[in-house]
Amino acid sequence: MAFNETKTHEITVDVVILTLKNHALQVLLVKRRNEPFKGKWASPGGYVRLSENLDQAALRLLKERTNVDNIYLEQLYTFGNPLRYPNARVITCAYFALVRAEDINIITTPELGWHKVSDLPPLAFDHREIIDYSLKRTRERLELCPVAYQLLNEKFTLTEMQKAYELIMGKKLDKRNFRKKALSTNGLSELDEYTKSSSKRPARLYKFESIELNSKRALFISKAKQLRKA
Amino acid sequence: MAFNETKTHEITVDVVILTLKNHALQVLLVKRRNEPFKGKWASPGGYVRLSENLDQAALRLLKERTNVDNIYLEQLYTFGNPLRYPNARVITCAYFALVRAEDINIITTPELGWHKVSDLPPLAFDHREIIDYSLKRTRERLELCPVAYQLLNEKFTLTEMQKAYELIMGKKLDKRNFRKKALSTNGLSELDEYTKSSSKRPARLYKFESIELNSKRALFISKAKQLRKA
DNA sequence: GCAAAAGTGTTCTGTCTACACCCATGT
DNA sequence: ACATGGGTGTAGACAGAACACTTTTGC
Repeated sequence: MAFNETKTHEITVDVVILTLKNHALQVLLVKRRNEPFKGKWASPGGYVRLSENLDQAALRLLKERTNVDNIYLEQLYTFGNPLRYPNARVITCAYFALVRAEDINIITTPELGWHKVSDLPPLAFDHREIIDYSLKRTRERLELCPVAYQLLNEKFTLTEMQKAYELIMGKKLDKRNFRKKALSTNGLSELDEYTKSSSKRPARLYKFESIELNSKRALFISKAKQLRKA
Repeated sequence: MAFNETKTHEITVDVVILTLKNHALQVLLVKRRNEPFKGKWASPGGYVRLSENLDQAALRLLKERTNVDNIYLEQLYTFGNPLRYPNARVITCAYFALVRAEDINIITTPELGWHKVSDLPPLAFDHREIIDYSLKRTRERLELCPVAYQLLNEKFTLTEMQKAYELIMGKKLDKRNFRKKALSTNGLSELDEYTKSSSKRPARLYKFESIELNSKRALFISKAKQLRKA
């Protein structure tokens, strides 16, 4: 517990930012300008300010990068392998965020851009592990509650929602079973609006009622499960 | 990202150590000898050494306090509210551990002892919140897999196991349903031994096969769920 | 023989899965 | 009229919940 055991520890926050774009699950990466890992891609991260808590730091980093707030943000895990950061002892508290493509307002450059999670470039530090774990956690969340709505536009069709689930879960789902379950989900409301533009039969639009976000817990549960507990 | 934004951050690891003792779920607490919160109780904690990762730090702290290893240990959450530690910026990575009463070899003193989680003394820092969250997580784990065996002696009766579940979940369980589910659990094996001492009908003893512990994931799933996925 | 805990099955209900056809629109 | 995606129901399998009596032992 001597002070010199700790004085070179540093703590950062890294945020894995996921979105759906071009029919793929994508993650926002920054190309590092400095050593270590200069030229490699990394999830946005930064130091925690003295005045802010970890959630606030993650929100700030997210907002700096995407100009988005009010999104799903959850603390993922804290990574502290002594070898993860060369020549320094940097512990990072990783978060992951689900953002709507339509809410994001950034200019992608050769140094900042979206990458399909299925086809990631070489990554700095242990960011590959962190992103993989984010995906795993996202899948777990999705099995419990419809966080996918955080990735969808405000108004969406059930087919869009199903496509989002399929992309994240990495498997095809049965249309009738999916719709049955989706319609029984608390918070989902049916609109009297339909898609117009396509050259096909119009699809009904739905939206989610705004729900309080709580990064430490699942968002909500389906009607069925609520009833079972009552 | 200026250095002076970070140089006073410190990071600690705190371990919530849970066990079953005297028919209650209990947590190991240390009475603080120094300010801040001198005289208040706290979960064991300490600094992370430069050479160790966070899991190793938590294991070391656990071993120092209880002389136990090979237990269930899981990273819980990282708490970083700037106000959690007076006059300093200390971020703590909290772990929780489930230990067997019979494995623990410590001398309790007025400054180190077990406290029923249902009747906690005033706690230092945000340790109340951390302990409450440990309980919540333990319950979630218990719904998925029989981690409770980590709290039981090596050989145990199904009634003992049920009592452990009831204490942790905070509700009575149906005996027949519990036993049916328990017996279908992978890893549980029936012994040809029975309790002797009591003045009642002897009860069959069971044990769990040793299973690899993995702090980042649930331990195992029931046969039923495995089959469903096959 | 009785007190006390051990042990044991069945029924019901609700959820999950598998599966195939008609509908509304634009061209 | 046809191509395209939107939309719908039912039957079987399985898991979880409710529920009461018999058995074995020590005293």
